[in-house]
Amino acid sequence: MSLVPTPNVSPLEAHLGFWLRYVSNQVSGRFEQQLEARGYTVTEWVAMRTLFERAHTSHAELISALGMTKGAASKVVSKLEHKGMAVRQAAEGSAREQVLALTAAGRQLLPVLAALADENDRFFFGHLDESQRSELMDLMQGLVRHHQLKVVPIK
Amino acid sequence: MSLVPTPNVSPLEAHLGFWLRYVSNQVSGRFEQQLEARGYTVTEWVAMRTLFERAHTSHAELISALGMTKGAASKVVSKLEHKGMAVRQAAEGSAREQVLALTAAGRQLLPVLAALADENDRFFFGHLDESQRSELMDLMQGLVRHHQLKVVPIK
DNA sequence: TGACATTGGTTTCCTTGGAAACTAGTATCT
DNA sequence: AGATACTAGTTTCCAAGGAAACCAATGTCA
Repeated sequence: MSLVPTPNVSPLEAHLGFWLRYVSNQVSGRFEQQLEARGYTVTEWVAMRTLFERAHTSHAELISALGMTKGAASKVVSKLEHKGMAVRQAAEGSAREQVLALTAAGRQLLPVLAALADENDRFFFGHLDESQRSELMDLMQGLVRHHQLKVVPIK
Repeated sequence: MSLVPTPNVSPLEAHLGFWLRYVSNQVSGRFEQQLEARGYTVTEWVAMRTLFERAHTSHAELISALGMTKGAASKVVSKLEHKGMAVRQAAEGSAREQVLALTAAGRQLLPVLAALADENDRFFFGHLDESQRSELMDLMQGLVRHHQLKVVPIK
């Protein structure tokens, strides 16, 4: 009789991380499609939403809001600039720091995209009752707090 | 008095999708790092875990388990093949369908990676009590069921 | 059986994002 | 002030994955 230990390998679905990732991918995926129809990406949306919040945002602020490297963030800004939705301005008092802002067109587009975001959330979570929704919200925010994950609160 | 309607744009953090994505990214991100230290990616892990489950897996099964396009899946298999962890075999009775399987090395490595997955889940969710964990699990699985998202149950 | 459609799998091309090299302002230290 | 270190932002290079073109092998229908 062989005693080779067959290590018991738990199934993928045993992990909360698996489910979280799966559902999150679906939710983001659908939103991505909605945005794509308008010619934008999720990253661009987050960037625009960030710039919208505050009139003048520093590159550093944008980086942390996006949770991306500065290189990637720089490229996103260039994209938005090309699309005429954002501009880089020289920050006053410094020749290298910049200040980012939405253009008029950007400010106009933003609510349209925001509506898509709202719709997407309703689509996925609208059937839950209020207590379930806040339960989920609390769990997520609790995880962030517990692990000291830095969500950059937009406001 | 201007009556230009300032559409009220809800903050990013008002969306459950936002939180889900954020937390999920952190969880997967950490796992990704753990795997990276061993030279593997999350995708490769899922692929190997899938092949591990059943001795002979078809390419089609792998595709749906990975939730990727056939092109991408094909590349993953090539990667694993190069690393000596998996092999493509001609399916019997067909000259074009293939059957995929882990090599002995692959079967040996798998439990090691599985332990990383377990550890990562414990790291993120271990502090929750059992009821919270199953609450979260139920919510996620409920969403999958409600929206008919097709999770490919591995077993 | 021969023509054509379908299907399994691979390859090519393109976009996104990270890592790291790079460039040019700004601080600091003497 | 000049040398040196640091810092903001850009660019380059690379890996991963989707879309679609592509290549065989198999089915189907006349």
